[in-house]
Amino acid sequence: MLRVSKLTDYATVVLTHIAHQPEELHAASDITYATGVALPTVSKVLKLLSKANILTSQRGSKGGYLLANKPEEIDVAKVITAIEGPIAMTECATHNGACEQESLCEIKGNWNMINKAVYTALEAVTLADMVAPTRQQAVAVSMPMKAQENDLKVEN
Amino acid sequence: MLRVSKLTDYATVVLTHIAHQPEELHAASDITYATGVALPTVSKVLKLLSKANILTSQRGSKGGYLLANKPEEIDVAKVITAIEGPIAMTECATHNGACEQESLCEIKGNWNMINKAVYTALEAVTLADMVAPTRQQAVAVSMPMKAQENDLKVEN
DNA sequence: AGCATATAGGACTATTTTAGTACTATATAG
DNA sequence: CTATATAGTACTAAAATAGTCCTATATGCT
Repeated sequence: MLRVSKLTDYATVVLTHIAHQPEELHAASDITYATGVALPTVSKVLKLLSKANILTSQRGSKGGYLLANKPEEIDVAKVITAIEGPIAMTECATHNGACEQESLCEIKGNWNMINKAVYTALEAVTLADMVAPTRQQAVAVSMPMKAQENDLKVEN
Repeated sequence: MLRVSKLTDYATVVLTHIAHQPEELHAASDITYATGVALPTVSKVLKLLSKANILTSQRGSKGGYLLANKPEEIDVAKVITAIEGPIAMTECATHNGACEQESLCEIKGNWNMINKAVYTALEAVTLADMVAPTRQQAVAVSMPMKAQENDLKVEN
């Protein structure tokens, strides 16, 4: 099925929220309120993202999280890697020699190739694309928090 | 980590083997012998592939499996779909209304876009690509993979 | 016709992954 | 000094996956 974990999905939700106000510090509790994702889960995601240097953190009272880079510089491949570890479609692509069929297997190189193609596709999409698909993030930034709910109508 | 299941990996191994002699009928036991993958597993893979019309089957004595189409017409996206079901990176991309955050979620459309990009990448690689130039490719691409092992080992 | 062989289909179980929670430690503002 | 918020780690429950096994059915051969 080639899916991404729910945590990664939450990560994009959280990042999208933060990207709306890149200048402000966002506490985990604020994000919970705004996104509807449970606090412990949001917290976990935030920690992983800051560990991967996608977010920077400010501890203590009045602390919170902030984007470490501009939205245009944060791509989906990076986010997935932060939450799930290195992107690789098969076992053998990550650990060399981990596969006992290796000597009989002639397609390892092909998986690497496929892998690369997928990675390239994921690298091409950045947080900036996700915030404002119509390229208007400069406007979106100054918008009040409430507005984001009406921002983008997702159709079924 | 964005991986494909082992079964899918086996499927490519099996298909690659069959594609070497596209004119001949291949019994599950022959494939087991040639690939080193356990018989019940091979059998399961073959059934899934024939159900998805990637292989055609001949039952009874002297029976076996055969490619339903030319190797150039069988792409990786099709194979993954046959084994794992429809390719979709997130839950919400497959079942509409399955996500209770849907009203708050503004990125569903973006996942669809990412999804499409990945699918296109997977469609571009066919079985014919996997059969032909394997040996030199495996060597060529294994170099950059080595580098990945360093930033790896994030406990998942 | 009857037997041997091979796929079809389904059910089942152990293992692994993932999701989500809880708890303790540490940093900082006021 | 205290309230608040992140950092880190460990744990448990649930879900997905891998692999196996069993029974039914189709086909070729004697």
